[in-house]
Amino acid sequence: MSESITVVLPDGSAMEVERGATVEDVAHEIGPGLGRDTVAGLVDGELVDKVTPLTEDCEIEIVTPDSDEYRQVLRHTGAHVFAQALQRLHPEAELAIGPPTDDGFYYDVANVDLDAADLDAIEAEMTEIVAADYALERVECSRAEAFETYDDNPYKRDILETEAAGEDPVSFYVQDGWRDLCEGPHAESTGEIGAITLLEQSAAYWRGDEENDQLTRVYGTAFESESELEAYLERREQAQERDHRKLGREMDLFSVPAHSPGCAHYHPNGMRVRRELEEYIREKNNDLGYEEVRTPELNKADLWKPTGHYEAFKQEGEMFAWEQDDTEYGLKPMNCANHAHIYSEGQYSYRDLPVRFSEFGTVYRNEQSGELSGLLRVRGLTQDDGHAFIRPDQITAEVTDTLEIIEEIYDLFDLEVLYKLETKGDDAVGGEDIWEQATRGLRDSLETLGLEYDVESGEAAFYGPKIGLDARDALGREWTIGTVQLDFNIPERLGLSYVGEDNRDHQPVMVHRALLGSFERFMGVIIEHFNGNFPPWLAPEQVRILPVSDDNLGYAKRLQNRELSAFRVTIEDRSWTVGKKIQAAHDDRVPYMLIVGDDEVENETVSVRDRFEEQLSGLPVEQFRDRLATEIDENRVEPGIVERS
RNA sequence: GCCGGCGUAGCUCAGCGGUAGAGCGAUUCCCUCGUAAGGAAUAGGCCGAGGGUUCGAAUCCCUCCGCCGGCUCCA
Repeated sequence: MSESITVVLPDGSAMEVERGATVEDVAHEIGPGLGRDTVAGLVDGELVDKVTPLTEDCEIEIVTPDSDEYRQVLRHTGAHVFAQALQRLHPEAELAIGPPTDDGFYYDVANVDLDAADLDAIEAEMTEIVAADYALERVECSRAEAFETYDDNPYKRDILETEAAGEDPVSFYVQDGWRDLCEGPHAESTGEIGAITLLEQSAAYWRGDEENDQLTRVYGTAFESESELEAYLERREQAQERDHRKLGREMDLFSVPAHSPGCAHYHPNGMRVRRELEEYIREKNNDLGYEEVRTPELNKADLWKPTGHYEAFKQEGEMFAWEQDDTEYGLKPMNCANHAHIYSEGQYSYRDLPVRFSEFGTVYRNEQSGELSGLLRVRGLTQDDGHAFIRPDQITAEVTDTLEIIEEIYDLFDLEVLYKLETKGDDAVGGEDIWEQATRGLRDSLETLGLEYDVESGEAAFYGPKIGLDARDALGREWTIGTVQLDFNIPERLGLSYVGEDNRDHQPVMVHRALLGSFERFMGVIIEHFNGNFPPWLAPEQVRILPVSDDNLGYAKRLQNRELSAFRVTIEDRSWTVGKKIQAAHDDRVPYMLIVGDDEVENETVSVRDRFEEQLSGLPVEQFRDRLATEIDENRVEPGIVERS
């Protein structure tokens, strides 16, 4: 039955081809050059082998070697190369699942213990498999046969029952007589991989669920050439250069000593940055109508029982709590219970709402030891927290105003953030209708502001849905910083109320929000974001004066104490050459260096050099002072007194 | 918490059974210098902690603590 089907190309044009034609046939039809370059296809968005026959009308895109899709194909093949090498050396190992990722691939395996030496041996074996250039062939077999093959392998059987549910026959890929259940697509042969390496290993749970078996996950990556792999490894190393832990030490910002794991010590430099952030956020909180409060870290555990936090935090071991004098005490893991208590002590009319409390609230959470990471994940943290108690009719306005300020803040820091809407999870308290109303409230505001967001089902806190803002660190990992959450449950559980127009009690809605999230995590993020090059308004040291000789020290001191006394100014008084002084200031990422010698002393000027190596000689001191004041006042991100050439 | 890796001078690291080393930094002295490293000298270590093996342990083994990557979890 020879009939034709319609395929639509990425440019929108349509093509008639014979039913059963392959992706490669279509490519040849478009042009012989493209035909030769074809390595795979995207059919209706799904990556497939180039020999896949097209059986019905579809949209098609030809995948060529210079595309991201091709790398995915190569890496998927890389995962098979690893699996084959593993089973050559450890025949008892069972394969679970091995997909490509953004940067490479991993394979989860069971029934085998691997250490670094094992991985080295496996990697050597992988190199041989690539060198042998085995062809990869797709073969099909019946479901029954597949189940038989994986008689002892519960993971592959699980895949047959889920991903491959109902498929008959199912596909395998075979190389050198070794085979693996797989949908494909793959490279034509193992030799297509130009460079392959294993990166690290970890434990991982089957299907990502802690309740399931723990598997050994081995990560690796593959590239089309050795030089591409080298470039990738080089990029990774460079990313580590801006690691906030490294910069924090080099710039003497903070430390996390062994005696207080997960609790940062702010050094004077780091504290200056933090104080600037605090002042900035105080202003924003003021703009939003918040009143600052202060509540204790130490509370009786009873405080968190009515809110549900006790159950949520204590049972999980996440709360630091202990018995003392027959009473259970705890360190607060969040501030909302205390803020709700302040609210409950007042009496409010509908005209008083919103009532808003903010606090730089220090909280403690017993995060699992393996999760701690510099400033990005800690046990003791200070949130720029705030809770607004509002009427239901104020939800959209309140959330929208907050999001607007949040946008302004992230814009100021030149930070790219991803908005996530997190919805009701398994641990949720409260009724379905309440959750729906709250979720709609958040969604409405996001849409009113035209913000793009992802929905993450089931990720919300137990008391209400949440908008989270994720920023990326130097290694590309995502960390939630700012957040806005709507809560109908705590007001209900605590019986919070206000008097309505009808002179009867009504229940307020609670908004939980943090603009930066926590000072710890936010600082970690911006240290990496700026690579330590803080905007002048945040820089721990804004100006460093470099006297050309000791004779110029007096002038330097006068500048520091008089003309520039409004700024954070230090003097480099070590008896070094000017070149070395410049290098040191540069390493310390000081926005402005002022080089002062006899010429400057005589003319009451400064010679300005900024961290971009730009210079401006003979600038009158008052002009430098005024321009710097403006830059700081306007929270500019980059030093701009010296024009960049 | 789990899997793997790692803890040696302030930092980066070498040493891997025979009494602890380098570079940078620090300190002191000399030099007083004009836009990315001037010179000399000195100090600095319970080799993460505890236990074991050994004539002898930084080095081998065990336990604990901490750190790194990942999993899970989260601001």
